Amino acid sequence: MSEAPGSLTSLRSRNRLLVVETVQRRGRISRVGIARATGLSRTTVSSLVADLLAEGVLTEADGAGRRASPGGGRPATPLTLNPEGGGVLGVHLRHAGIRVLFTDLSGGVLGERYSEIDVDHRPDDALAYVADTALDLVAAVGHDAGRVFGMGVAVSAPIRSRSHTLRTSSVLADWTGVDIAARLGERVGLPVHVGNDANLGALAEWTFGAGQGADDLIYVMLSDGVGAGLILGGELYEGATGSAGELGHIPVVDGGYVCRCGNRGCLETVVGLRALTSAFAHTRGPGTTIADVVALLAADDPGARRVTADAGRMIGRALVGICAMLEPRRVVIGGEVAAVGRPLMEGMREVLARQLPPPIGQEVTVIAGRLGDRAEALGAIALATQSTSAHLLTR
Amino acid sequence: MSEAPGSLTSLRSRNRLLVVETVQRRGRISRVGIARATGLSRTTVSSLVADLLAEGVLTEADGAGRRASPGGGRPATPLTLNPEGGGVLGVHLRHAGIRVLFTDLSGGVLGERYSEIDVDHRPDDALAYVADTALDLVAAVGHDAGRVFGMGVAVSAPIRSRSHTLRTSSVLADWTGVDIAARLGERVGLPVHVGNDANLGALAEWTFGAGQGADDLIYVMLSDGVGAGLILGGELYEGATGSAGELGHIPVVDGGYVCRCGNRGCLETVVGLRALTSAFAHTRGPGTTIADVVALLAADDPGARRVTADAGRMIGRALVGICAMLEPRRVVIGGEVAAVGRPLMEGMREVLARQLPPPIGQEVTVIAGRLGDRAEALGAIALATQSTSAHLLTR
DNA sequence: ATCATTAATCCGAATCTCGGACGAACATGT
DNA sequence: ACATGTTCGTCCGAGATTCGGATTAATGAT
Repeated sequence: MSEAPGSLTSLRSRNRLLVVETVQRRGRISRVGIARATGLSRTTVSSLVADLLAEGVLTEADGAGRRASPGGGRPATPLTLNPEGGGVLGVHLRHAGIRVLFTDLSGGVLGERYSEIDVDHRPDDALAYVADTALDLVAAVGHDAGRVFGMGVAVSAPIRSRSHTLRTSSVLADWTGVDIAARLGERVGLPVHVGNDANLGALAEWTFGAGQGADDLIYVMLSDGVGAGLILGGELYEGATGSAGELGHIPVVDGGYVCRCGNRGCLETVVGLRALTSAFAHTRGPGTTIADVVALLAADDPGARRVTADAGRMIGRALVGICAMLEPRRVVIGGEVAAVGRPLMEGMREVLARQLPPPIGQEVTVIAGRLGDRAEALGAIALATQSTSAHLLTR
Repeated sequence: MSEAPGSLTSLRSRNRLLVVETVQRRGRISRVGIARATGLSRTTVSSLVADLLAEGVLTEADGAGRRASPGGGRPATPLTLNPEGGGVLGVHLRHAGIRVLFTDLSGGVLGERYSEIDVDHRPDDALAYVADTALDLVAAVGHDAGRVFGMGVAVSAPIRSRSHTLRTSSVLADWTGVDIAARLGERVGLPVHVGNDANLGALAEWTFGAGQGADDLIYVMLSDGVGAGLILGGELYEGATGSAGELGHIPVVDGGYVCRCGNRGCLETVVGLRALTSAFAHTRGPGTTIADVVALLAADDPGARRVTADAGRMIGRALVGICAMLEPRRVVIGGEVAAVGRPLMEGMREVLARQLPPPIGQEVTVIAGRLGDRAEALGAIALATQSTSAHLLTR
């Protein structure tokens, strides 16, 4: 399966992957365009593209909006990823429920399922559900089961990308030590790749969403907890053991509330889902949900505005140091809480603009994610696509 | 000079570099050993080694302590980097002075010069001094000028590694826009590579010093200002424009002193060289130097101990967020102020242990750098060696 | 002295990329 | 309508590189 690291064939593999990624990113690009973008020769690109066409990974799109060059010349043949070329499965396992997504190679959604299954306990049940649903979904959309390239799984827990085994985690306690990739791989008969959900959210927004083109970005996932994913230098950065991105446990309030991590005043204690909604306990009752807050914001309620802006400022405080050190191009906000968007981001921008050293402060853009609830599952798909491109596609 | 990215020759280059790095790391390793370590075939390794021997980069060491296999067999020929194979020049440009270092390929120091020239103004003079001193130094140690592979330069300013041109900087104001690499390259007739000094300090400690083996580390440079360099995922991370690592301008004191960056309460305002020594203005007079503080510490002076421990705590505060996000293996302390070592690091450890979320808190080690004053210049040498391995050595 | 064992080299085969030549497809100007 | 210029894509041969197996070298054990 794996190739000799320095071999001739490995070179071709890398070049193949280069071509596929280029098409993925640019969409509708000609052979010559690929050659220019990659630095490979036309000949080589042609040869690689020929293979990829034969295997059904790419297609020649019809020459609808072709021409551009003023002086004429033979029109380019636009290439795209073949929508029917193959599908990829993406799964997001959260404590609140399970999302299973089925897309083509370019991230176009072919089918989706969501279920509010209790994931926390009973890993076996959850995995069984995922496997069944995935296979069912593929069949339901009438896709050839033989042309599914792989599956990616996003999990709300630190994960070692080597072993695919979950680390001890307070989020999904009963999952400690479970080898998700192996167990699922067995059931669905596909290569399975597992990653942390915040990291994969970052990967998704970078590949398909609001982070396109920004080679250094921070994805902030606001949900029950607060997580973050990092794209650094055009690569997903997971840290040595997969625990990178613990944004939620940065202390921001001296002597604040006790957090589930054992420390005090963590960001999570002041901007988590619960912290946000509980601010309305006095006025709107204890049952306030995030949807209620969104509604209040839409009605321009000053209290709601204040609370979310304050949350934004807190996030900003936690991010200042990181932005100073990493100098990211963009900060992308995702997760359910992202729905309270505008005032939250304004609070963040305010703090970042004021507290970052001048050159950096002007370079960081704070924007909302574009993929919504699906971000993490789409990231799992991006992961599977990448890994699969490197393996299966390769021969 | 530069090679096509996906070409056959580029593959060989990569393999060459692989071999050189393997020898650099393992020292005294046979061809077969390299093959096993790299995954390349014996044949390929032999061929690459033959080239490298011919070029004088490697040497066959004498077979002193050879044999190991019990059943006999032809003894392996140990290979090492050729100490006389070539030299590399490293320069550190700080406002306080200029250091020029000359080493062999494995970082062994062959010669050194230091001068307290005023670098801030008159870039021309400084560059002339560097060029003259460098050439002089090579001659003084009797090294063949033809076998100097390159020069690296560490500068106390943000720098775009592409353009080699300095960005606007409050540190070396008159240097804005100066193309150091081109100007020096012209004078010394060598390929010159330029980088930020904190970044290169990180590279140095990672390659030669206290950070060996830690693929994710943060190097903290304590000097007039406070800078940091990052090694992430086994690579130097410089950020998009070279401004990454602005540790000194992370706000740590609400409403603190005004910093030269324009904000208030930056880390630099409380742990910079001046901030540290000025704490002794009342007791020891305004002329207190860092050396005095070191002496006080050696004498176990409680005030000095307190001041440096407090500084350590402040640094810890600035680092908590970053460690939570990046999960580094090690934090290495360098720069002149590192001499006040122990209490400072204890202050840092205290804060980090207490404020980091549990799994990460236990994984981060805080240690002193091992390269002292030379770290940044040695990093420049590592940079030049790397870049040179990829270019010059390559053909 | 001979055998077994490991190291390094030699040789032919296979793979891969590249540059130049060539044909294809289109726009423009006469 | 036709020639011309331009860009796109393919074909072909040359050159570079890696690999596996056979061969030679060097040593310990029997």
